[in-house]
Amino acid sequence: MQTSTESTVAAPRTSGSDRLWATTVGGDVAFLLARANALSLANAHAAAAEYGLKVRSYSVLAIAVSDMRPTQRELSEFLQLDPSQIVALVDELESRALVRREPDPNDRRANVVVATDEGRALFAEAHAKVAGTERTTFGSLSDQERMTLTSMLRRLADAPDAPDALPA
Amino acid sequence: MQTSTESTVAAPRTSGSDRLWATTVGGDVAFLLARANALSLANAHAAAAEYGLKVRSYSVLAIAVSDMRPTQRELSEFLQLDPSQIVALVDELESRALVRREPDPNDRRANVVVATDEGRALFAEAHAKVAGTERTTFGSLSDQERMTLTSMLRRLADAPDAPDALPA
DNA sequence: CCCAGATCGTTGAGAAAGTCAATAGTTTTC
DNA sequence: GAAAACTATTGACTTTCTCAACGATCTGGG
Repeated sequence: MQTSTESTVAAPRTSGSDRLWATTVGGDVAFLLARANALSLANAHAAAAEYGLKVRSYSVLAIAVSDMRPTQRELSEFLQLDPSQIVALVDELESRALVRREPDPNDRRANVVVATDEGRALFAEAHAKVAGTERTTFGSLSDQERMTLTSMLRRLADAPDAPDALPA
Repeated sequence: MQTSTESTVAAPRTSGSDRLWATTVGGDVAFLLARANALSLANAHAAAAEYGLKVRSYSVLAIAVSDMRPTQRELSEFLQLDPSQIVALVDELESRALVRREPDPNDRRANVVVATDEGRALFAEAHAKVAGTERTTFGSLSDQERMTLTSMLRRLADAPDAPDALPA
């Protein structure tokens, strides 16, 4: 979202479109959620980019580093991405020698993704930076609030899928 | 996200990849935020789709209906979309006679987007449905909590952009 | 007044991301 | 042991993103 080259500038002060906050969508929780996410994503992305990573690859690397030896299908499910995207992601990380594909001992169809030492080293650095931007993104919240937010978001994640047929 | 034809089923119970929640990203606020947003988006999208709208077009329509006569540039800025995407969005809505482009009296370069009567009628229906899914998405939160969430998210939205050079 | 520079909407091209079907190899189930 | 289900991969295709260019218009300075 806009690569702040140097002078972000001029004076877009109160952006000029702020009056639109008074609209229906402006008060919408879902809309706010999307905005906050976009912001958070942009910040994290900028940080990860310094290490040649996108948020996606960063996430995959993070999981690999955790030594849980996930299969690609597990990654696909957990990250909610199409299996083919996982292939591309792992391909890229593997080509940079940050992770390795190892055969799953329990299932010869499956690969298990593990981090290399380089991967761990890079992740350590990247993680510090990314965690830093988290403090930037959520800086306007107190620690207490951030915990509240986290717990609420986690509950949303666990919530049931749209039941699709609810009594009108 | 998966068109629940009929038997969504079998037993994906505890998805099988839930163990990955124990990873670094699993506890990440930003990650939870992304997930919650994806969920919210999927639900809203499903609802809007019943009226031939996507979340994007729904948003534009919502703003048009509000009678604030936004220019396309204002839409672009507020929705954080490239101007060319606004063109496409408005083109589509206009082709369905839901909105009209009117010349901005103050600036002959600019168009102002206004809703037609059909647009208003359709939005009224769509809005009801979409607001309904919001109750689904955020159903696991009490009204009190939802308000807290809203206020926190709004504060995040107002937060400053990444300052880009923070002491390492 | 007039010109330079910025701004608005539009178009078009190219990259990135998302979606989906098909396939080889492997496991599961009966 | 054969059929059905599953994993990773590939390829095609659509949608979305990002950016540069352009005509028309507005703004500010000389």
